[in-house]
Amino acid sequence: MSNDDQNGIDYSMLQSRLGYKLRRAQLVYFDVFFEACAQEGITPGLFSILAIIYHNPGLTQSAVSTALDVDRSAMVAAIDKLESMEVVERRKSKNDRRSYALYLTEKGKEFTERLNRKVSTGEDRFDKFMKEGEREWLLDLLDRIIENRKGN
Amino acid sequence: MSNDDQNGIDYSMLQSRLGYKLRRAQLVYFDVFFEACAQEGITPGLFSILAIIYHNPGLTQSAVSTALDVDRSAMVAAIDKLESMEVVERRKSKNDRRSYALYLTEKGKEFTERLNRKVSTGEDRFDKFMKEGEREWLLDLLDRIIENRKGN
DNA sequence: GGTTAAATGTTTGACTATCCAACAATTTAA
DNA sequence: TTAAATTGTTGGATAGTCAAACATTTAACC
Repeated sequence: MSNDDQNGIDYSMLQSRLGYKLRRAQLVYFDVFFEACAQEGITPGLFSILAIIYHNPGLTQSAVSTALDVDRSAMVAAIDKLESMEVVERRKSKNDRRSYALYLTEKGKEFTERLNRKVSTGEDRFDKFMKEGEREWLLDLLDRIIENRKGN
Repeated sequence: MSNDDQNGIDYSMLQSRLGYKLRRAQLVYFDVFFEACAQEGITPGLFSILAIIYHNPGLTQSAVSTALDVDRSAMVAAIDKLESMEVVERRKSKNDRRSYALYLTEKGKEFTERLNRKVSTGEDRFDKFMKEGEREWLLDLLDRIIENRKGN
């Protein structure tokens, strides 16, 4: 068996590195996303925010940031942009005057659904390289990795 | 079945998004790498460069950049740093006076091998969440995804 | 009830990664 | 021999991430 690619480069040391392979594969799916949503003016990060708010209306910015595991300071510009696109709106929370409750506008709901369909069909392109049930298996394995990141 | 995590957040729309899961899983392995190599003053990107040169001594900067699918302008600072760490050296190419041939120093070889062992054992931590043969299966599936990024 | 501690959104700055366009020197192709 | 392509490099633009600080507001506590 060979560790060379078509250019004759030996990848031995990276061949079994899951970190490297995951990164490369993630970049492939990033391209898929970009190809599907570039004209919508959206990024993967913004899509994940929309996806969270879609199923969890009324969440605060901090709640969304912890749900997606990003710093809450990064939410400011993101929500600003989504608000300028008129797909998300900040509503003043009644019981906590520090925070906002985030909601999708009607336009935002349709936008998110359309985006989800486009990304979904974009990802489907890779199903042909997977055997029966492999996609579900991959999702499950990735979940196991993600959930066990902290403890030993 | 529930799409909620422990915080009661509904992840429905991201639950089956391979792009999202791959990103999260990749971040987990990035942490593994960082935990294993932070004190060595190295990043995942620099490690991948060392890994390529280790098995392919004499490559030019451009060859390494195409092997790793990064812009060749990004190699300059990277090789500068690796040279300052005295693990890589640029040698003037005889047949092409434009380019350098890259080699690991003796220190660089030991450094790369030690790094590889540390990353490898770091990744082993996640084997306990995998069934027999799942790791090899995952690597194979990721390869299929990566190799088929371009064509349809 | 009054003081202390914590949370929220925000701004700012630093840092990194990535990409693209240019450029001089050099090699290759026509 | 002239034109086109390649190599390393620089600089600028962009985006993502992170930490520290701040005012406002809420929660905890004795």
